[in-house]
Amino acid sequence: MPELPFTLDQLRILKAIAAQGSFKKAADLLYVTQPAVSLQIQNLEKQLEITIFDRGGRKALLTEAGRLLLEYCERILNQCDEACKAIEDLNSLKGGTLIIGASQTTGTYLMPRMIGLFRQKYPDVSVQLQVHSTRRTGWSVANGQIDLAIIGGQLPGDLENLLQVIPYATDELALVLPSKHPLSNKKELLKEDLYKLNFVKLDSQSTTRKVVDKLLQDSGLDIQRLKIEMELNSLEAIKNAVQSGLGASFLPVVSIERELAAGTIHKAFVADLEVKRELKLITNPSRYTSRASEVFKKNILPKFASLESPLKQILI
Amino acid sequence: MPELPFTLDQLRILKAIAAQGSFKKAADLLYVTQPAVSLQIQNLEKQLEITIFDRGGRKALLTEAGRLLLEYCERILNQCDEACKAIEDLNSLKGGTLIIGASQTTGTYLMPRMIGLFRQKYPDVSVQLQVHSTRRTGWSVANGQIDLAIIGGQLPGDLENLLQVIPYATDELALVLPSKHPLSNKKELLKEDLYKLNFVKLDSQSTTRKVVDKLLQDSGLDIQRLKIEMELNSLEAIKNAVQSGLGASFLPVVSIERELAAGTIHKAFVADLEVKRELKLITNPSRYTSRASEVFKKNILPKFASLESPLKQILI
DNA sequence: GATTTTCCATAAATTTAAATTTTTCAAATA
DNA sequence: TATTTGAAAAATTTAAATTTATGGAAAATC
Repeated sequence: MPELPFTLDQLRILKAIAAQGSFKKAADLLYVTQPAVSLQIQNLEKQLEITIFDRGGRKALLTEAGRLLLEYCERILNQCDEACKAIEDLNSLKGGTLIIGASQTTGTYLMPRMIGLFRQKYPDVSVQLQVHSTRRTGWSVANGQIDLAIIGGQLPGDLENLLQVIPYATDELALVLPSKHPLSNKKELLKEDLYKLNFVKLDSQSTTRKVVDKLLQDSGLDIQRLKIEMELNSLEAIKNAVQSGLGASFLPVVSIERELAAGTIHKAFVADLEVKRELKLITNPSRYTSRASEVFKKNILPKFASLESPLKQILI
Repeated sequence: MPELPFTLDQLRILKAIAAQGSFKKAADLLYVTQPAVSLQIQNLEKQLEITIFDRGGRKALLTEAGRLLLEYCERILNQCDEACKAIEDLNSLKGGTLIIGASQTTGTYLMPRMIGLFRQKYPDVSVQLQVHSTRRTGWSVANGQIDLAIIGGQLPGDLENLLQVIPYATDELALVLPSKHPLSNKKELLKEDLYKLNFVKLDSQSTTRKVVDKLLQDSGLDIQRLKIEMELNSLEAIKNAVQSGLGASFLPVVSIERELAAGTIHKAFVADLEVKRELKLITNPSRYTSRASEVFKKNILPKFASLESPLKQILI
């Protein structure tokens, strides 16, 4: 290795001698013997081809070159200390960044609460939430742009094997009606009743839309027969549409808690129909796991996980 | 020794890997084997309790902690490079300060030429010339305030032993007369002629004055009988006085070269009288000798030294 | 889809460097 | 002159870094 003309240890010794004015005292300060100090300074002087100390008298005095070197020495050692501090902060979660991925629903209704909890405990870690499609989120986790993510859709096959996928929670999609809708009075609807409704649906690109369609189809419904009033690309827009009496929709229950409480929207029960999807936690096992990511997974996620999730099991 | 969490070598390796994106390439760049690089990074990661590189894929990618460390790393290594440059400059005389001491005569007529020559070769070394009495110059050399000095007088006994005193040159003090003076026509004066002259002398504090008086006395003259027209404390003032016809004087030949050439002053020869003093180079052997001082002593001083000087001998 | 190549990790052995102990030397103090 | 203090020198021990050799996993090539 093309050698550097000095080592950090030598600089530390130099600084100590300059401060103490004596090789012996510097040695005591650094818990080494005096010859060790002498040797290192000699090496330093040989390497740089300068004389650093005037050892004539009782005190070791810096030469001009020594003073020059000491200036740099102190700057370098300060930078080293700073670097150590920064790393320590990162280790103790007093810094750093956590990047979380999520789908529209989770990102809008679940993540804010989780992130809030996390930030309460670790206010110095900055958290980024990236809301993307399942597909894109999957790839971002794969190449390390996202530390961890919660998705509701199906990953492409190749990613499925690459990533660690842990069942996390069950997201129930409820049939919601305008509160003034005639069918809102019935305790329980039949599947056939769905054909009478006008639906406000998510746009067909959406993962949630695909999941809902698939689940309805699996339960024996003919989704072609369902009347579509309009397609919107935002859950909030759909909620507003439903509240305005424009139609019905299947929405994640987590997204309508407030509206249910306020009575501005009606949640209907349909006999023999459960529209549920599994939310999954995905991480990249072949990548470095940041301290912040670790903590989030171990301490925050389990609090919102369903009982069946492996994350929950760990805690018990 | 209370250990530092990293070494400069480790930082250099870190930087190389980050730049090359590969352990192997970094190893090649640094002319070491790949395991050496791997082990050093592992040590670094262990020490700091962080993961620095994501070794998963084809390329070694920095983690967040790695990026943080790299920032400091580059700053630290830059400072190191700068320090090296500064030291090199000092070594190659592209910086630093040389402090030279001299007596009035040498400082006025000899040093400017020497310093000029030195500065021509080493324009980046700043040179200070301090003109003081022999006594004060001696002490300044002793305690390191002056790197080297040329003196014409006698050092106090204790300094004589402390310092290195090297015969340097012979300073001839010539009897000078106004060019219109009647005695200017004589080829050679006799000692008795001196009693007929009016002298313009240096003030009695001056080392040169003391030396001249002593030399005259040693050669058998009664200095009490010499008529003193006036006493001045500047050689230039005396030269002007002589040129104006106010009197004669003993002046260092180096100080009257220009006037002799212009014919405005006359240099007289006195039979059986040589007024010469030894100029001596003094240095402090127990102190650090700066590179600039070394070069001045070896390359510049000999060019103006008398043939008998040890400085001259070295060159032959 | 099997093979080759690339890249990093690991283990053992060698080499190199650095620290310590003991001793010596020089200068300053008493 | 004797004594103390601080630095250098030499020899031994200890530690650390490098190399050589080997193995395994992921890409790239055929």
